[in-house]
Amino acid sequence: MTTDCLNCPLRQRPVFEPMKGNELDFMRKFKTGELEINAGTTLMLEGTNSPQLYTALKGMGLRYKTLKSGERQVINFVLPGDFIGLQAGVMQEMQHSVEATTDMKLCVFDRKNLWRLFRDCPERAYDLTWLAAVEEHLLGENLAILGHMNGLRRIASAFVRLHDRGAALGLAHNGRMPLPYKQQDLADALGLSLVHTNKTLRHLRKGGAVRWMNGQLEVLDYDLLCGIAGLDPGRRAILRPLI
Amino acid sequence: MTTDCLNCPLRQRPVFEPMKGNELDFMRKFKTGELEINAGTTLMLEGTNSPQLYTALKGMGLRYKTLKSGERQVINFVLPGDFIGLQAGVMQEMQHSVEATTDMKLCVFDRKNLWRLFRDCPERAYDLTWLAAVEEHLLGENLAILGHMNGLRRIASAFVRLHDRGAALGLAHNGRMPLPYKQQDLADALGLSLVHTNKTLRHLRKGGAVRWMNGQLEVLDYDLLCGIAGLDPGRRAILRPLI
DNA sequence: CGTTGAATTGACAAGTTTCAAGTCTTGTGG
DNA sequence: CCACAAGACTTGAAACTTGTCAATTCAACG
Repeated sequence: MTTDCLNCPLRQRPVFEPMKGNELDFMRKFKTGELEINAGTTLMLEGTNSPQLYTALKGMGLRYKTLKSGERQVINFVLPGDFIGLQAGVMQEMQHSVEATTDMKLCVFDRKNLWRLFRDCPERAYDLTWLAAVEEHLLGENLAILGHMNGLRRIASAFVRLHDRGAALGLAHNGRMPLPYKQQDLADALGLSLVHTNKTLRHLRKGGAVRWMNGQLEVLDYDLLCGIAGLDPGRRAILRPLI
Repeated sequence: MTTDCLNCPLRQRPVFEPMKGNELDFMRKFKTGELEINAGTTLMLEGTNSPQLYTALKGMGLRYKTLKSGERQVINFVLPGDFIGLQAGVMQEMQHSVEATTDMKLCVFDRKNLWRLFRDCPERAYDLTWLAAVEEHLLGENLAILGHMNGLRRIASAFVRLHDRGAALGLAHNGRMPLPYKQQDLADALGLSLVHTNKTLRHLRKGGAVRWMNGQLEVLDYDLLCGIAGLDPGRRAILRPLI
């Protein structure tokens, strides 16, 4: 038995824009089921299309592009609440792949109903566009990070932002949250070599700002970490819709 | 007298998805006028909202973020056909600024009519989301470029992609097109220092692949340039809608 | 145990930034 | 018409950051 959208535990989180009555009704029809996948599963493959769209409910994953050289650029980390497959939905095909890092549970939608969403539920269509705009904003921030920060600041920024996302989802407690990625994943996200990432992690650990071991992130000194990252510790998360 | 959407010269370009009859009708009502601005004008400012949305018709501009340190990350180059202000439209405020590099002519829409677009013209709403997805794709590519390429390849990639965009818009002839930016703009887009950008440009010039002087880009050897950039010379532009 | 994948470390090479200075172009006012 | 100022572009040298190569350690697993 799948969870009814009515009781969706994610929706209650204050990061997500509340749904109006008819939106919720629509989503209950739009949702076609749930999917559980194992760690390591490729959910979407760059260059292909997918008959399904998803919202992550549990677990974590990665969006990435594979370059001609065989290298990998991690575009973003996938956490609960993230919508997956918008590109496949509106464009011809995915421009990046999505892979499950841990076991995941996903909410499943049919791509062929996407047009009905635009036609019958403009509120949800608006939210979908909003979500795309938020995504664009986040990528813009990533770009600025890669373009203007050295390794230390990049990693500090990544940790602050992951921690904030985790906190907004209720995954973080006292600065600790699960972060089940490999150093290579982080390196590929930040455009750093594995070796340099490793050495910088040690540096941060010795500095007492943050530790990341055995898939656990521990933010020991949030203000210090924000200081290294050049981020304002008081800034607010952007409100976004949940699809 | 402003141009009627019926005769919009941009719309004819094959890069843009053709509009269906009712879409065109809707756009004629949605458009509230045209705006001409001088080079140097800031069209949208990060952190503010704008009552208007635009589509660039003529001229070129820049989207950029200003970092706390005062540095600038150029997110993208604005060319004719680009939609400006989606973030302001759906989110609370712009997350980046937009500035005119040359004199520009823009098609103007009222932000307050955006909701009507979603309600009354789902086709256009769909296209707007599509556009956001394309934007996300482009940013993802930029990210991969910053993350994995050295200065030479970054600049080569930027030139190939600008050239292709220009060619699709009919701005390029025999590999030549206007590119009225400063070296500093390119450096800020690619996350390179001005000095290194300059030296790398000389390197490319000497190699005979491409020249960029006096606001003119001359692609002398497209295949060579693609080779440096690590791009496939035969790849196709992504079809996208025009708003 | 041996194997595998991940994390760690040191040494060196390469790429990039920073600093500092000089040139070229353009527009302006005397 | 010339002198000057401002902005963009160019260049060289030194310092620094980061990548690459090569080994080693560590933990999990059959």
